[in-house]
Amino acid sequence: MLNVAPRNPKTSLAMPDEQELIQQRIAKLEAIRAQGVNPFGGRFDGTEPAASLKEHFEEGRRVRAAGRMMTRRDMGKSAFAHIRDGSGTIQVFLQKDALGDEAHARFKSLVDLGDFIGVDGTLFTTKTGERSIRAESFTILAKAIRPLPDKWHGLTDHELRYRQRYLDLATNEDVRSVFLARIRAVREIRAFFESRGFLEVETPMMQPIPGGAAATPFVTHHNALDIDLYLRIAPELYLKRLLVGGFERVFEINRNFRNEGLSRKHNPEFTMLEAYWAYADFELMADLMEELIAGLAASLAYSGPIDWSRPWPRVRYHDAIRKAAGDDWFDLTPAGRKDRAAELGVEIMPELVDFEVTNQIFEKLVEAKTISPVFYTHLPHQLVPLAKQNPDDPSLVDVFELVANGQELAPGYSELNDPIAQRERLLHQSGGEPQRIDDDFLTALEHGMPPAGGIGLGIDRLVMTLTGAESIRDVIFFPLLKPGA
RNA sequence: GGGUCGGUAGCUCAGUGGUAGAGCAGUUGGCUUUUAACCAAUUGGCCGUGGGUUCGAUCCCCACCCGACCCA
Repeated sequence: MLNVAPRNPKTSLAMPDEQELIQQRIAKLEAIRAQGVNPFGGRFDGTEPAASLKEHFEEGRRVRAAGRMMTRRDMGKSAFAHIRDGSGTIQVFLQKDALGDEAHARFKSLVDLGDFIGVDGTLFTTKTGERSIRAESFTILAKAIRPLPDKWHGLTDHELRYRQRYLDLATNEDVRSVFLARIRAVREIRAFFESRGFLEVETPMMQPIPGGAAATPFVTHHNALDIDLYLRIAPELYLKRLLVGGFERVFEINRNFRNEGLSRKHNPEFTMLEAYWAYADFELMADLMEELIAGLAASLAYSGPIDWSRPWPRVRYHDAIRKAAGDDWFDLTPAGRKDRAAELGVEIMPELVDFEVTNQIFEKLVEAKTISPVFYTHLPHQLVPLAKQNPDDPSLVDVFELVANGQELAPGYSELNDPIAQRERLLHQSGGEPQRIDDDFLTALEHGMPPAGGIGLGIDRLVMTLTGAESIRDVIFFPLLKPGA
């Protein structure tokens, strides 16, 4: 007996009856071969997508289509089946008279749900009005030796959906459409920046010093150089080196890696857009984000609770805090602010310093309640060490945080280009640990970086927001899971 | 890391301290316009894993594994 690994990764041994289903299909496969037919066909040219066949329907037109057989209704000497391709599904009508006895028998007894087949035939409309193909012949393109999930319910078990995403995609149309939306969004973001003169660049994924954000990195090792390297937590410091080098408009869409826990909103690897624009500032970047994201919401036909219509409000951080926590918030003592936070039901860890207490108010009472997009601007400098200080109030930085759907979507800065101030702020941020400072980056700044606006946009969360997905796992093809038992 | 919930047939789900259930899929037979096709018959289970309690555990208890959600 031929052993095949178990379908269900929860179990370490194939269940006997699962083996039985597989063995039945292998037997059919061998029977097909015995008839001189290849159960794993090759090139099958000239097919037309199912959606196109239905859209450009013409009674009697000769057509060719291919796809996975998802349903079948067998009626003795005739049968109906739906095949699914990348565009959708179309029904095929197979009759004994048209196919011939041998092919009809082969279809009836040796072709299973889940198999890929190709069909040649003519378009016609059934009695119930469905545009279909009347098959003159069919070709077995790939035999599936394992059964598909339930044809009606699809695959619903979250764990199996993520571990065997191909089954999720093959059986759940709405899952597929979320990923198509993601793909389209990324394509439009590229086109948006390219049309405005930005160059798409690639910068190191493996960095000797992980900079540009505050996060725990993944560590790896380069054998030949015998050095540890870190998977990047952000591309920012390298993109700014490109500004120093004279690239005036650059962007990168690529993966970042952060060694954190998993949650509905966190996957250890996630996709980030960063863009830098020389001689611009955070306000021009805000204009850009508004145009980009409102455009995406329109082209993805967003429907949901978020009102994307422009212009989006721009609210100063301090004003938002006062509105949420009282006009006198900034007149209170630090201890008074902790008391006020408690009164407002915001939990404050005892070790938090004053600006962090205020930021808790921001996260819990402002950010979490912002559904339609708002730019919160002029954050305290401690929160953003890589941004330019405000000329009128050096305790603030010229930045925005774009919030929508109750979460941060994108930060934008007027980038700090004073190398001396930058060194001080990085030293302060790292608690004086010199090995964490990227001296090469500071050296680059010392050669002169043009003033610039920069943005970062988390692609996964953007797609979640635009599609209404409730978990980041629903917008990442293969989210990280613990290996199964 | 803590809490709550879940894991039973290939898939979707019921269920009970005393021989384990349905629908779909599969198998056999019937049916040449069906569409969750239909009709008849039928196969298929380490009830997540390991301990305990019990005459007897899928069910009760403990631990563990994996997942979902909430919290940190």
